[in-house]
Amino acid sequence: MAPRPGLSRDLIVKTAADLLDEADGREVTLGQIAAALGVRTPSLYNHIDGQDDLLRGLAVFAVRELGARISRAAIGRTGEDAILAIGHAYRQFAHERPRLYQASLRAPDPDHQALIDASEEILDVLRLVLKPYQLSPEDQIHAIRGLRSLMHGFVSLELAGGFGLPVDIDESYRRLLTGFIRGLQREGGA
Amino acid sequence: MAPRPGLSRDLIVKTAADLLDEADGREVTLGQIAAALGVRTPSLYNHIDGQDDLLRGLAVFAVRELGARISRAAIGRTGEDAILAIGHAYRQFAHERPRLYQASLRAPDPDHQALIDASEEILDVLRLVLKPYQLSPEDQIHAIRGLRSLMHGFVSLELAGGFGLPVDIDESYRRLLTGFIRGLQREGGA
DNA sequence: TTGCCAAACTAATATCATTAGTTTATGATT
DNA sequence: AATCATAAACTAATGATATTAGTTTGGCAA
Repeated sequence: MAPRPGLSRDLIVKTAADLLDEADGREVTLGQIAAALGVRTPSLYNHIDGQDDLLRGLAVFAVRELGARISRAAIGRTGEDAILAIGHAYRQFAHERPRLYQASLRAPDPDHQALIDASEEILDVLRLVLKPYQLSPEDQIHAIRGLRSLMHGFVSLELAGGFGLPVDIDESYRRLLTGFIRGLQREGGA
Repeated sequence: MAPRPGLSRDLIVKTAADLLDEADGREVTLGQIAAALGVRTPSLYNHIDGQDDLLRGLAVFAVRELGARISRAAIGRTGEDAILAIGHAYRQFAHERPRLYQASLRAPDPDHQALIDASEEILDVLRLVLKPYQLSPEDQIHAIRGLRSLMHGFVSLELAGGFGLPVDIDESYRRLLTGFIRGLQREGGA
């Protein structure tokens, strides 16, 4: 039922993701992906529906990887400890695979179900670590938005070269996170 | 000394910026810019040095516009009031011109002097509104990085469609900012 | 063994950015 | 006022890329 099982959507996306952070150019081309797979460019179209579809796939791939990492980081930790660990894992992922990290937000269609599903794992983890602060359902949503904004904004500016001055960047990030956490403690009960 | 004064680097950049947020495609092409200026594509090369140079120009243009807006917003205000006004202006700019806002961080060369100069105006404003909190020079840098991260992270996720739930987004942003400000008050003296 | 069908291929097209080389308008010079 | 030099705009050509059309082929099912 599956002749010539060389290619598949997942393999193409994974190959593209691998190329993403080694390629020198601004974009990974379908030609590069095909070459890495030992195949001609049009063959990719049997499995993906053009560039936009590839971008969607990459976004899902990236969000899954990010989710896996922060889940792992949170294991066995609670409260401030857990949030800092997640923040660290988040930033580390962005450092290790900057282009893949950026791809996580470059999906042409953010409402695509697969992407929403993948994001759900991240949200689950965040909800879990916020539990001790006993926020109301609405406060929890505000807090999650805030935490994601912090992490994304910081690493995003950092990757864009936005922090020029010779002052410890790790320390800036640590302060940003701890400041946010203290704000939670004030707000909730913990 | 300047024959046929039709085109100029500034005009090209401005035209590109205008096209940015009306174009439907993913990118603004040199052909679209040339057409909008009533000129053939290669003519642009007399004034800009290819796409990368255009991106640099767009980044500078965007940062200047952003800087002008937040400066204006801060006039006549101090402390929490000023910071909230800046945050509002920042987010409003991103809403009004989302692609131009994104271009402010897409420069191929973040160390380019013109871009650094343009960013300096933003930093000046932020330094000014943080003055009442009497932070040490180093604390001030951490605070500026934090504030920029907050604002950029939030609007960036918002633009990417990252906030799905039907909970008031304005409120999330307001809380994020006020939480940060309260952290400053704890840290500094004010 | 045969036939079907998806998967991979070749060939062709359209859109871009970019470079080379030509023409021309305009300010400067005689 | 006439001419010249030069930068600005042009046409033409090239190379890279995504995408589509149409052909070939390999592997599973009957």
